[in-house]
Amino acid sequence: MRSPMPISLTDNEYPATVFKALAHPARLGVVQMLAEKEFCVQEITAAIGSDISTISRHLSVLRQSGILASRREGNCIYYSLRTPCVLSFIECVRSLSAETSEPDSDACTACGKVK
Amino acid sequence: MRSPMPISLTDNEYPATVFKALAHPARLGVVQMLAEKEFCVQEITAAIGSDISTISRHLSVLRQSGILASRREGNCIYYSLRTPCVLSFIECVRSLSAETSEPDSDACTACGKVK
DNA sequence: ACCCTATTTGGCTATTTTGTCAAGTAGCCA
DNA sequence: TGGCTACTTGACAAAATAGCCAAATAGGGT
Repeated sequence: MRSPMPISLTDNEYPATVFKALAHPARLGVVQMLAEKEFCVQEITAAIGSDISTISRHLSVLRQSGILASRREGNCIYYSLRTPCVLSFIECVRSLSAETSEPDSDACTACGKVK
Repeated sequence: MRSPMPISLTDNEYPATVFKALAHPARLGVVQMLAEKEFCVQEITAAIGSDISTISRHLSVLRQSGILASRREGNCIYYSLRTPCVLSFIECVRSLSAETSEPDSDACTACGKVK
């Protein structure tokens, strides 16, 4: 039985890293927050509500995957969304939750362009 | 310093699960493969190239997150993409890789609708 | 220089994820 | 029934991730 098509795992290496960065409720919360405007670590920590060192690490994961950018202004470091297009597929994923139970439903309410 | 906006982590619980399911090169390969048509475990195993039990577990993760559906036909179990819309944001993520190095570039070539 | 505030990082433990082998289950056919 | 193929699951070890405290770094103001 031969392989029906060649699948390159190395080509999926970076995309997997991006998905991994988004695969945490707190980190999704950060991205959701930064959709509005840039925020500094303290503000993000206050909104998410955990240890500042934990938030700092989450931000580091998101920055290293290329999702966030950071900018220093005096004492504070402001994080911002580097690639706003991630918002569209986060919305897409969020809209899936309602329809998880039905089999074979392809109605993703957020992205109508793909069947 | 008060929270700028309320962030619900529980609302992000399921989306994070979906992202987690996609956060592995082999599982992305599976989804990529199933974009074309349904395949059984053997065929997927041959294409990805690892232990069949490993593939079975990957498929289980994808099924439990709601991304894949499975169907039995005789001895074989065919897996298929339950929500084809995931393809659009996988394409979106894949297009990010090229532009990771530039700061603040919002040119996601796959999804032109979101700035 | 000193102190203060903001953020990152080292060190640690607990938890989760990954992959493999072996054993188990499920349907088909003789 | 027995044997065969297809797939899943239990059990285990290795690796990665998460979260916390404490220490370190960096910039601003005095």
